[in-house]
Amino acid sequence: MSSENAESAAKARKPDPAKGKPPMRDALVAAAFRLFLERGYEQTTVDDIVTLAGVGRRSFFRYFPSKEDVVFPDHERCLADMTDFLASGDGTEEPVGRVCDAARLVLRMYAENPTFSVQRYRLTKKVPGLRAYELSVVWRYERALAEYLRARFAGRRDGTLQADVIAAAVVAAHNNALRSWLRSDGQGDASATVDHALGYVQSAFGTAPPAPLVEQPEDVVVVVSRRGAPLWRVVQEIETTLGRD
Amino acid sequence: MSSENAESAAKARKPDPAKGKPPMRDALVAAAFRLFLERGYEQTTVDDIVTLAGVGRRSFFRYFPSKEDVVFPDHERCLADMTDFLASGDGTEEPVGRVCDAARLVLRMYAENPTFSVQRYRLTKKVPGLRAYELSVVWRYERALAEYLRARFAGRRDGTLQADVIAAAVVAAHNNALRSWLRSDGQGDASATVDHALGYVQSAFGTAPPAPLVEQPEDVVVVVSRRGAPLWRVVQEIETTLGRD
DNA sequence: GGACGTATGGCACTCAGTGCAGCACTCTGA
DNA sequence: TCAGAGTGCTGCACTGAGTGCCATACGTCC
Repeated sequence: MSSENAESAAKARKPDPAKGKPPMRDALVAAAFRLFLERGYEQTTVDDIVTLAGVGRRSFFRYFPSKEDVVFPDHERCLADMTDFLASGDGTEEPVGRVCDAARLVLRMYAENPTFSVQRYRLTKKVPGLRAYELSVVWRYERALAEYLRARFAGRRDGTLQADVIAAAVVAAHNNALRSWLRSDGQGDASATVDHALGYVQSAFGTAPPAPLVEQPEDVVVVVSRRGAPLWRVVQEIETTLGRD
Repeated sequence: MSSENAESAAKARKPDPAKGKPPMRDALVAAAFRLFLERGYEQTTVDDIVTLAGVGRRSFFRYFPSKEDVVFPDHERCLADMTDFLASGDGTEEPVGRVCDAARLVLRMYAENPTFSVQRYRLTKKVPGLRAYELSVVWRYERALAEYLRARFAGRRDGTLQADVIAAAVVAAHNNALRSWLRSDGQGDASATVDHALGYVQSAFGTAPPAPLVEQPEDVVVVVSRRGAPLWRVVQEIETTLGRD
């Protein structure tokens, strides 16, 4: 909502959301990353962090339920933004496009702080515990997308299956693009990379177009295939006929 | 490889793989699950487990690097089986079908011990820590599939993107089917459910044929569809026409 | 019997995470 | 100005996971 100063790293607001800002949370994130980068995650204890930040040990766990959480200080808010976004529609949007847009919210969060994101990427890549934690975060994003799609696909045959698969595909495409951008130290156009990746998913699963469809011409396509031919072959033929790919 | 007694729960062999069997590992798994089920995972300490199993505390961590590992005693072997399977091909197989077959290996492991799998499912569903751990296990499966596909798609444009997305889709479809089977207490045909789910992924991503096709009867199928109709709708129609499902 | 490798047990230690109590500050109302 | 309440921070003690080290027991080979 608010748009104050864009500091170096963290800027999520959790306690006291109405008034000003809790500098302590930011101080803890800053101290933690300083130590993580110069001596490694596992070689840094929570005591080291709070000593450097000049606060009490108990306060650390007031802001971050675990040591891992300090590495992902903004995901909680981003996840809330995503669920808000998905809930805000009127239910007539094209579902796959909608979840792709939701995924772009995550990219935007990463892109807001490129240097911080790249540092975190390098950290999570080499620390197994952080990788596992990141997985649980990604899983929550994926579940949010899947739940939205399940609701939209309600009544459809294999609706939950399609919802789960498409959500996973969207997340995988997003992460593929995101990681390639992070590997390049935040150079290049992150949005374009993600758009391209999500385009691949939409080409595979995209269903109805955003709005134009109502006024489609009633052209008729005839596909001829040998009975018993593998399904993929038939689909390929149809894709060609319909002009995809 | 070997097929001795199929005990109630665990039967993976890690230390001393050449000779007989380590009963201690099985005893620990059995004691752990007994306590997890009757008093909960978090309410059970490692000391409780080793006391019930009648072994030293240090031995627990010799067999299981963490408390979570005792809940997934057979995934390490299953993962090795999967990588072996993927590496055993001659590189001419249809890639998507190949990773689907690899995913079926995981299902087989679950289906070997339905009651154990259902118990574990209920446990992981309610314990956040175990869910996070399971995610990291699933992630390793997904990476194995993705790495295989990346190799097979080498040189293809967007090869790594397609590999990641397809791997994620296969895993999601597999898990969707697996979980629906687990929710039904292991009743029903797990293989058929998973086949159906994987069929959906193959219909979306499948590319080249396995081998048959050469000697198919020349019956002719005609599919008529409005141009602009969503792909999934067309596929659904074809599935019905071809007599699947 | 002695040397060796291996499986196990015991002990002490680090560190993450929690519950509790106390302290400091602020705001409010009389 | 002071009493009271609410809140944020700190220190302290405790549980429990996970590790390193060493001692012990068992079997094998020489």
